Amino acid sequence: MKNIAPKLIELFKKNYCAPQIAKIAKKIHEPATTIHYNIKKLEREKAIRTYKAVFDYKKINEGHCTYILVNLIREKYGEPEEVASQIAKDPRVESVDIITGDYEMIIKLRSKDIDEYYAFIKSAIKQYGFSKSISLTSLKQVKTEFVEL
Amino acid sequence: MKNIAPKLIELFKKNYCAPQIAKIAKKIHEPATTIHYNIKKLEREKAIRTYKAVFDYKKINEGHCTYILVNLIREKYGEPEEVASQIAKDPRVESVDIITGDYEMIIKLRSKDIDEYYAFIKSAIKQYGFSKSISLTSLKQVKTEFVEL
DNA sequence: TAGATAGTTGAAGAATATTCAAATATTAAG
DNA sequence: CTTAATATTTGAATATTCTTCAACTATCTA
Repeated sequence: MKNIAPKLIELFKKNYCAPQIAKIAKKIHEPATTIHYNIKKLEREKAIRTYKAVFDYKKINEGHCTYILVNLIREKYGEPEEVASQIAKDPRVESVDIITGDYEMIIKLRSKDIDEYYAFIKSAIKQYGFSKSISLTSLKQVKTEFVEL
Repeated sequence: MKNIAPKLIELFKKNYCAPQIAKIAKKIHEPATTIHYNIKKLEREKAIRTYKAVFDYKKINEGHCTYILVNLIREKYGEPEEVASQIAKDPRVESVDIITGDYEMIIKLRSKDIDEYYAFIKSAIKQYGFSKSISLTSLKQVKTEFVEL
């Protein structure tokens, strides 16, 4: 057995999908060529960034979901934006934003379980100098990535 | 002019995309039929929920992004889960989670600007009985929906 | 108003997904 | 361990879909 699924999941998280012109044409009753033209325009203007899959994260071993509000120790670890870019590289991180208010950054993390979450936090404190940080664990995901669950 | 773009954006937010088997085949050096079989399996198991587009939200008039932490007045407006489902129906809402901690719910809202955000909050307070609520406005989106920006 | 540019469209061709049947591998039961 | 049942892999053939193209129409600009 080749166990291709993990590779597919990794690829589909960001990429390797495409619009279904024929289905859209049927749906909105316009010629496929017109739809094609308009999609290509949105892509050219970079209004569309990519096409990707949305998962049932429980079923791909990312059932634990946490929002982490972070304060950074500025001095030693560089600018928040730089830290944020580094954290964004972690494939389990769904989103990172620099924000207003008492915290500097909000991270949405998808981990297998609470242990993997804890490992992430511990490592981030060490590597990036998280100081005060609050974790909001999702008890129920009602909507994600614009998709209702 | 037909102005098809808004319709496309609406459809692509949740749907109307598909995997690119040929590209994946080239990438991971496996026969297209094998990949096809494995994708269908993931779909059957509902590990894959849908295929969709990710946008440059500034370019589709949703440049303002806010995380809203919410407390609900329980008595009059029903259970948090029910309120969350209602809020999830709003197309500008990217995500809704019921969470642990001092707040009951976290909403990620994408609005045109701060005015539209304010209109959302006002309406939600009235309709759903938001009480204490904190808004964290995104100053810089570093990663969204697993896509680095 | 005229010329340039952008958007729409059907027909044709190119590329891709899907089905099928056969071969192989894995699992479960005795 | 052996066998039967089930799951997975694969190439060839087919069905669908995307993409290109050229003509046409609408919109914008000077």
